[in-house]
Amino acid sequence: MGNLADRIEEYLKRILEQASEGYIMLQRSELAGVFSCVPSQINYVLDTRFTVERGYLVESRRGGGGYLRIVRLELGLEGQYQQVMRQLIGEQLSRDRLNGLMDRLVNEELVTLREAALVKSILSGDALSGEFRDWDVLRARLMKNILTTLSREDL
Amino acid sequence: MGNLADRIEEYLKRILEQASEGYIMLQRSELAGVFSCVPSQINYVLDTRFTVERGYLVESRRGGGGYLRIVRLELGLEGQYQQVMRQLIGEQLSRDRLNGLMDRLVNEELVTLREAALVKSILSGDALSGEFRDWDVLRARLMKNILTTLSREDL
DNA sequence: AAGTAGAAGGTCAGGAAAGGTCAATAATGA
DNA sequence: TCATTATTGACCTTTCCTGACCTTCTACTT
Repeated sequence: MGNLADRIEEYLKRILEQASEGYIMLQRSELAGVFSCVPSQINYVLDTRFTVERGYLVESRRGGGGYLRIVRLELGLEGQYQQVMRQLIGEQLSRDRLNGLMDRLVNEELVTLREAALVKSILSGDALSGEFRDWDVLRARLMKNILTTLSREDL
Repeated sequence: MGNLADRIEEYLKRILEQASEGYIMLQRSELAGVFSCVPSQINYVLDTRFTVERGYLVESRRGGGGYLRIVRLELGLEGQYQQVMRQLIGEQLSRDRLNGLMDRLVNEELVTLREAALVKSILSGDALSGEFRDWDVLRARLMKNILTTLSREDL
């Protein structure tokens, strides 16, 4: 519990809690400086503690003026719904099931009609048939991605 | 946003916003002077931020009395933007260009932030890299598909 | 008209300033 | 013990910034 990774995790979660906009931005080397550790230790913490499964999204930019940006995902009621959805999807997702899921999300008013149409047009479009190895698997992976995006607190 | 390039970008966009003609004219060396940097830094900003995908056109003239002219490209409001977009997309569409295009659509208020995030998460997602033969070609096709969906009157 | 000096902007390579990755080692705990 | 988790450091990629050198244009001189 007293270990570095846990302390950094706690620190980040505390300031993330207070962030009204649902995200925080900071610099890796600076944070490493605060905890007197190597910068890659920050990556370790992000990789192990701030995963999508745990309700976080991490974006970054390199180069001069680079940054880390940690986004909170909704963990409330809707968030739990997302979790259920993820399990529903499983490893494969057929076209029909995708359409069903999107319709359901529209009914639940979690996505708009337009958003649903967008997703359907991409994931059920036949502009791609035959291009892939394993379209159902891919569709499932993309759908999880979509759900994650929809639950971002910064949008 | 502490870096120079971002500040110059912001500055240019701000005065472009206020320009009644839809374009601004200025001198490279002068602008460099304002930001106390070398003139080529201006080119860097123009090359990376004021691209056609993002809705800008840069013209210039050398020699005595030379200038830079940045033009804001308008997307015809009444669904005419479809043609322009299709042209811009072409046969292949890189991740960066996609992001530029989506940002522009958001700016023009043709799509919402959430919709843009959705599209980006699907089409730039790295969950897929390496799965396909020719991801850039596919991305272009999908993007055109999306445009069609967006122009549907029933949404 | 031709030539030329000076005043723009353009290009490109290299260095600096971020963050990313990976493998080796250390610490922890069942 | 020994398997998992944590920590470090060496090396990589991306983005930004600068400076040296190049090209184009105008104006002036002869």
